[in-house]
Amino acid sequence: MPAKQSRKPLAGDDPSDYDQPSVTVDLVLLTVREGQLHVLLIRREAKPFAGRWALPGGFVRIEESLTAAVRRVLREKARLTGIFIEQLYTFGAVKRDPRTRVITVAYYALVSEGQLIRAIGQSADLARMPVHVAWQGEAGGQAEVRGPGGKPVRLAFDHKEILGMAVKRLRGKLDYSPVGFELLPETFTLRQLQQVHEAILDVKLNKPAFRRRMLDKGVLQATGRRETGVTYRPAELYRFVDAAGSNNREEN
Amino acid sequence: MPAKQSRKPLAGDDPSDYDQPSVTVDLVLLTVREGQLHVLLIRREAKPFAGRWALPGGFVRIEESLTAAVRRVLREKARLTGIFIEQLYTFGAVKRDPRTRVITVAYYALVSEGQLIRAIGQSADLARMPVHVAWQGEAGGQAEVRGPGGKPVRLAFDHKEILGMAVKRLRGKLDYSPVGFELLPETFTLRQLQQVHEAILDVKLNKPAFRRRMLDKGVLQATGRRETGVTYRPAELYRFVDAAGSNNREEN
DNA sequence: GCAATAGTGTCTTTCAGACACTATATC
DNA sequence: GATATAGTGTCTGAAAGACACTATTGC
Repeated sequence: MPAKQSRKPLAGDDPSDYDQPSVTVDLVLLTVREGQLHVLLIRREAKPFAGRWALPGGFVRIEESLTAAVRRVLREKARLTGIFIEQLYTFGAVKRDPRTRVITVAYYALVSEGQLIRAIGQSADLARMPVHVAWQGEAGGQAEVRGPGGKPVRLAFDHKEILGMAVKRLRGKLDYSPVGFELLPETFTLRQLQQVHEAILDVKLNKPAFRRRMLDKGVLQATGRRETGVTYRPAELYRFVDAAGSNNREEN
Repeated sequence: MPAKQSRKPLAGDDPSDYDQPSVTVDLVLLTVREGQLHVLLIRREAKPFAGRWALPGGFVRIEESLTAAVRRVLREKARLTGIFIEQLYTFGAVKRDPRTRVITVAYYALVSEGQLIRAIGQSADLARMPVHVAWQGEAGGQAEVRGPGGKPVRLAFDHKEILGMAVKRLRGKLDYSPVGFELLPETFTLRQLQQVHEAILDVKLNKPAFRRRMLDKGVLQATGRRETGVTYRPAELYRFVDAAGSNNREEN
C-alpha cells in the first residue's frame, strides 16, 4: 500500500481529502507497412520493467489537458506533430503499475509509414514492430508483437492489453469513419487503401466491391495524377477530402 | 492555478515529482420510459454548482479500481448493484472543474425502468429526466434534458457533453452488441425491444425487418409465456441469452 | 507482343423496407 | 363479432461477393 503522498485522510467531497492516484497518458502509434500493422515502441531505461519495450507515455501535468499531454509525449519522444490522435480507453487497475497507483489514459495515433520511419530516425531506443491481433480463438483479442528476429516481444505493464484494444478499436471504426486515410500519405492509390484495410482487418477484400464502396462515399478526390516508378499500368492517385463533418473539439 | 497540493517541483519520470490532477468517476445512468430515454440526475448540495442537477459521481480512492469506484457510487447514491456498466470516455479539460484540476472517467450504466424507479425511491435529490440528442443540425450531438415542467435543465460542469456522448455511444453500439437488452426487464416482448431501439435511435423501425434481425441473431429465447394485462392479443415473452461471448474482464 | 496490374460490366446472393395478410387475445 | 395488436409471407430494391472481361503501362 504505497502511502507516500499522504494527506489528511478525512471523508468528504473535496479532492484533497484523499490520497490521489497519479495520471499518465500512453500512446499507441500505429502504421501499416508491407501489408501489416506496426506499432512504435520505446525501450524503458528506468525501473520498473527496465529494458523492456513499452508504449511511449508520460505523466499528465497539472495545467495540461489530456490531448496536450499526448501531443507533448509525441513531440518529445518521437518528434511528431500535427498527426491524428484519438482517445482509446482509460486503464485503472490498482496493481497495473508496481510502484504506486497509476491510472493511464490511452490514446492511439495513426501515421503513414514514411512519417514513422522519420520519427524513429537513428534512435536505438525506438522501434517499429509488427502487431498481430487474432479475431478469436485461444488468443482472441490478444495483441502479439514480434521483434527483429521474429520472436515474440513482451511489453511492459499492461501495454499488451492496451495495444490489443487499439487494434480492435481501429477495426471497429474502419468501416464508418475515415481513420483509414490517416495511415496513408497525402495522395494514394485505391490499391494502397485496400491494402491498409486488409492489414487492419486481417482479411482479403473483393476489389470491385471495395472500389465501389470507397468511391460511393464521396470523400475521395481524383488528383488526375498517377503513381510513378511501377513497371505496370500506373494507378490513379486520390486525395481524401473531409465530407464537411470535421467535429474535432480537441480540448480534453 | 490551484497549487494547494504542492510537492517538490522536480523534473523526472517519477509520479511524485509533479502536482497530480484529481481523478473522479461520473456515471450516466440511462433507462427507457414511455418510448423516451431518461437519465438519472442528482441535485448538488455543495459548491461549485450548488443546486444544479448533475451526473452522480465521486473521487477514485487510492486502492480502488475505476469500476470499483463506479460501483461504489452506484451503491451509495442510487442503492443499485449488479447492473451493466461500461466505460464511456475520459474528460480532462483543464478548467472543467473550477476548484482544481479534476480528470473524470465517465461510465454509462443501463437499467430497466422499474430498477430506476426503485433507485430513486422517495429521494428529493434524485430525479429521472428525459434526454433528447439530435442527430445533426444546429444542436448536432448536444444533449437536451427537460425537467418536470418540460423546460430545459442546465447541468453542472461539462455533464451535458458527457451525457451527449453517452447517448451517441449507445446508438453506435445498439446494432452490433446486446446493450439494448440491459434496458429491459428479465423477460420482454419483441415490441418492447423495438420500442427501446426506437427510443435510442430516435427513428421508427420496420416491424417485420426488426423481428427477423433480432430472431436471426440467435440470442433470444422464447419463454413460452405471454404478457398479461393487455386487452388485445398478448405477445410472446422472450429472454436474452448471451451467445457465449461474455468477455467481461472488469478490473479497470 | 508479353507481363502485370488498373479498372469495369454484370450476375448472383443477401438482406432490409414495405405492405398486406392471417392469427388470437379481450370485451 | 368488434377491436387491437401479434406475427408472417412475399415483393422489391440496394449493396456486397464473385468472376470475367477490357485497358494501359513498361519492357
